[in-house]
Amino acid sequence: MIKEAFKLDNQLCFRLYTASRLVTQAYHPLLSGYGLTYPQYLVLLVLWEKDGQPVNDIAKRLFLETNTVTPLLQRMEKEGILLRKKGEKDARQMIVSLTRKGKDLQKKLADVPLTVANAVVCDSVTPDTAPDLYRMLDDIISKLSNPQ
Amino acid sequence: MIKEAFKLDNQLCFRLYTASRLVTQAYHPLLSGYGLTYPQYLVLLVLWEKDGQPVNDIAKRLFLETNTVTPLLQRMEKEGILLRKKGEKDARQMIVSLTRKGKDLQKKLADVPLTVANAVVCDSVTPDTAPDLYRMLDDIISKLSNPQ
DNA sequence: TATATTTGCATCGTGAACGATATAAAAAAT
DNA sequence: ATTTTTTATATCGTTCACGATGCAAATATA
Repeated sequence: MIKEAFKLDNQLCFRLYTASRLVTQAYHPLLSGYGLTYPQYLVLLVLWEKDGQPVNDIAKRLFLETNTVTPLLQRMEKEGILLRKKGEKDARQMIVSLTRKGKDLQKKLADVPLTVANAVVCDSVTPDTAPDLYRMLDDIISKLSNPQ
Repeated sequence: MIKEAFKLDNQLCFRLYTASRLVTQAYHPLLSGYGLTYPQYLVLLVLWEKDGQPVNDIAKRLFLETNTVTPLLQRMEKEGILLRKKGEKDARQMIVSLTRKGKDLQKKLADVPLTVANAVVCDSVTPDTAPDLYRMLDDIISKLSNPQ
């Protein structure tokens, strides 16, 4: 007999992993028309909030390492969505800023958040209960992202 | 001013994506000593529940496509964790079964579930509240994985 | 000021994910 | 019994994630 703890149905991480992949897939048809992937969309969200950030700030905001973000930004630069240029007061930094094209994408993607929200709404996840879910996920993220 | 819906802090998917990555990272030190990745660990969970399954059943159980699972299984076969052999009554199927090594890993990984659970427990996620979180994630998974 | 350490970013290698496509076997339709 | 369609798996190409490592600029220390 298999131990209870080993049952897939008892695993939180598996649920997070699966839900994350499936919700990301829900973004796909909304983004692919603009040549965007979901991680690239996240970069846009960060830059729409505050344009002209160094790579490190973007990475930290997304809880990613720079070795993940750098190639992502390079691909987006090649697509003409953003620009990367050396920092003036600190030559180690690469300051990332949106091009016209990158800024214009915000209007074009205006209904993405609501569309995905509607696709996800279900019995136990509604505008009322979502904050509870957010709080739990934020707590997990906070606990695991802060050293010790 | 940025629209509220575009704020990263309002996005469910970003939380799922981040929480999933961070919890998966929590597995890493527990698995890497045995040469396992988290997705490979998931395959083991599936096969420990029921040995000798075709690729398709494993994929469905994990909500993955066979083009993700096949290379995963091939790598695990190369590591001597499992065997793949053509189905006898249906020659299209590949039946995946654990080797001695794959079966023995279950004992060696016996304390992984509890270790990770302890790493994740926080104010809003406890043995008491976890079922609420499970229900919400299961609902999202159910809604997004069922056609329509 | 010379040296050591830290920081910011990049490169490299490996293993997922996943869309698109291919191939052979089985099942269904004609 | 052919032909068509479906099913099960595999291959290919691209884009993440991420550990390990490298390098140059900035900072701290001697």
